[in-house]
Amino acid sequence: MIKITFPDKTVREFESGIKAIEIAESISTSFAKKVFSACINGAESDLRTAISEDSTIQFYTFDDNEGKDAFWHTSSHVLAQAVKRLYPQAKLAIGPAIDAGFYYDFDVDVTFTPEILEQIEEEMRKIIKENPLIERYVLSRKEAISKELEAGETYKVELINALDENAEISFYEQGDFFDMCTGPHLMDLSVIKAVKLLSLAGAYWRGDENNKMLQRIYGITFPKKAQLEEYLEMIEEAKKRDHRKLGKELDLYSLMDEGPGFPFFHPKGMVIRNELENFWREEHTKRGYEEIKTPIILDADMWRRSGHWENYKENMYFTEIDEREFAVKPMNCPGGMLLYNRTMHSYKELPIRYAELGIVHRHEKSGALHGLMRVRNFTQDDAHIFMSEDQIVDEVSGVIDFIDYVYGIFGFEYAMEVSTKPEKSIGTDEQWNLATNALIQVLESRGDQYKINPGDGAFYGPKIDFHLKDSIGRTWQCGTIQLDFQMPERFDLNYIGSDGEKHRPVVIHRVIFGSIERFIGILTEHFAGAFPTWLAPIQSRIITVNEAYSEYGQKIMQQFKQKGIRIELDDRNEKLGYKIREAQIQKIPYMFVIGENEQDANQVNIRSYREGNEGAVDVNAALEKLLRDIETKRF
RNA sequence: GCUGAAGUGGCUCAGUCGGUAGAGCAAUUGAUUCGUAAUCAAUAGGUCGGAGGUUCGAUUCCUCUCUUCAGCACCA
Repeated sequence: MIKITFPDKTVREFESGIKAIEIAESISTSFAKKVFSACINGAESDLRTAISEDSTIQFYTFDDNEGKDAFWHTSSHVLAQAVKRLYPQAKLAIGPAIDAGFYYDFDVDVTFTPEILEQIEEEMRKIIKENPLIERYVLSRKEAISKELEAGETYKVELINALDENAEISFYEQGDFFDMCTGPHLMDLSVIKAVKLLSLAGAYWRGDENNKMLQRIYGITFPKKAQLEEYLEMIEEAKKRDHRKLGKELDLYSLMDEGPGFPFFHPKGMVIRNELENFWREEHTKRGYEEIKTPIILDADMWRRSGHWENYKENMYFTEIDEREFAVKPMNCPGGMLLYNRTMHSYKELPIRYAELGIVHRHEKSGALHGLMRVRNFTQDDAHIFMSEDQIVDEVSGVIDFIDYVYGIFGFEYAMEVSTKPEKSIGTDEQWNLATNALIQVLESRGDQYKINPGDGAFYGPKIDFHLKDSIGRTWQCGTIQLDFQMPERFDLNYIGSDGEKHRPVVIHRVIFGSIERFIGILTEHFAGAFPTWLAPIQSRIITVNEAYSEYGQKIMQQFKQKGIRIELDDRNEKLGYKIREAQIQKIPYMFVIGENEQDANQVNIRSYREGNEGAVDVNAALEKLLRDIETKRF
């Protein structure tokens, strides 16, 4: 028997094996029937998904995470079933639901092509149409292994072997296909109304690069066709926002074959960069930071002392001259340490906050490179705070406030994660606990939301990471606050306490933008290339109606330039519409159209990128409007 | 690094089942003087990513290599 709890709390029992559609037909309560039918048919109701778990059926909506998870996980079974029908020799690995959709990994002797993908998709639709009865049963570990062995599913056997001795494994069977799955699971495939296989990729078995690479198929399904269309449109929109595309179109930055992972900044990209750096400097000065600059190349022995050589030598660039080995810095910290150590410090000087826009080089693996988001040469907006232990809480909290302020300027949402001790690390457990607890304590006392990310800390200490979301929902780690007891030890840093004795300072390593390059990439996507006025490479363009007003345009341009506005004059012999179109494509925040009317009244006609034609105003009023925009960093 | 795909004028792309390539936009020049997202015309621009091989002949076929893209793995 299966027990069904309806959304109106009524409970009824049915013979196991009954089809969802038959249940719907046998329900007497009109409300329950209505809701249940809606689930089955994927109709108006929010409750589109009926899922069987154990012998109880529970209702989820596609909008809650569990419902979505079940929906996509079941879809992955349909994908696997389709592949097994077309390629019976294919071995199944794993097929989970992910943030958007699902995937399944296969080990097959044929290489999947886009054409094959279409055939598989077609087969999936066929299976959904057949709507086989979905049954759930539980096997012991031993039974499960023999079942999978019999089916030749060696990957599944490996998975089961890794489970607990007494584990009970639930299986879901749909027609000629079965697969293990903890559930919940759809009990009726007919709710799947839209199917799309999205891409093909290679993926290592169990995520280990020493293992065989399997073929992964990504897909997505929805209870409504319109949702699929919406989703595909969203992907299209995200593509339009891609910083690599916009970087090229807006002439901001580029990558060349001559320098893989070494970005070139064009004059316009450089404007954005400089504005960000100016802002950065101002804000650091306000908060008691002092700016430093340390060398890009330092003696290789120093990198052995810092521990970087041992942990990251395969990702570092080296050079030798006069029979002396040097390393190109992959981080700024040792330079900061050396600078701290040039002189004796008193507890009265602490905290000392050294900020550095440091250029670092890391030999990222070729496949990791991604536009400006992952490069081999980038600038960290670094800072090292040297302090006594009793200053940890205040300083960490101050940095969190700082980061929150900066992200707020751009309107970014972010999430915080505390990363704990990794496998490769230096220092004692005691020090790690002390440092990790200090970070958690700060977050707790502030009442901030955070997640623990076990084993993801730096080799010298735990950290709080700040993750920003980009336009297609990918998150990028930008800010980080790392608490370090190790470098002070390795570099023998000291300060003299009030007791006249030497003490070991604690160091905070932190970045806000993370990498300036990456941050610009994220900003480009976030604003879809339409930067707020203070960042816009060209802030305004004067457009003449015809050549008769060039002189007037020149006059206004000079006036704006005097105030530091980045302004251009387009007095080309072209139609107004043509010139506006060009300015619009270049996403210039303000256009000032001038013709006879404006010249006579000493006005400009403002057209903004976002709002369109805003009408004529006095030249001075337009100038003030722009200055106000820049001042407030409004967008 | 791994699996798969792709590299053709500044950009977006077409094309050649092997006979050294085209379009649109951009650029340049000329005409047009036209008030809120494309005026018309002409001109110029490419040894088809690079190296090697097969061939009478390679941008096209083969091998290697570089770069990019989608993932995976990695990310101090």
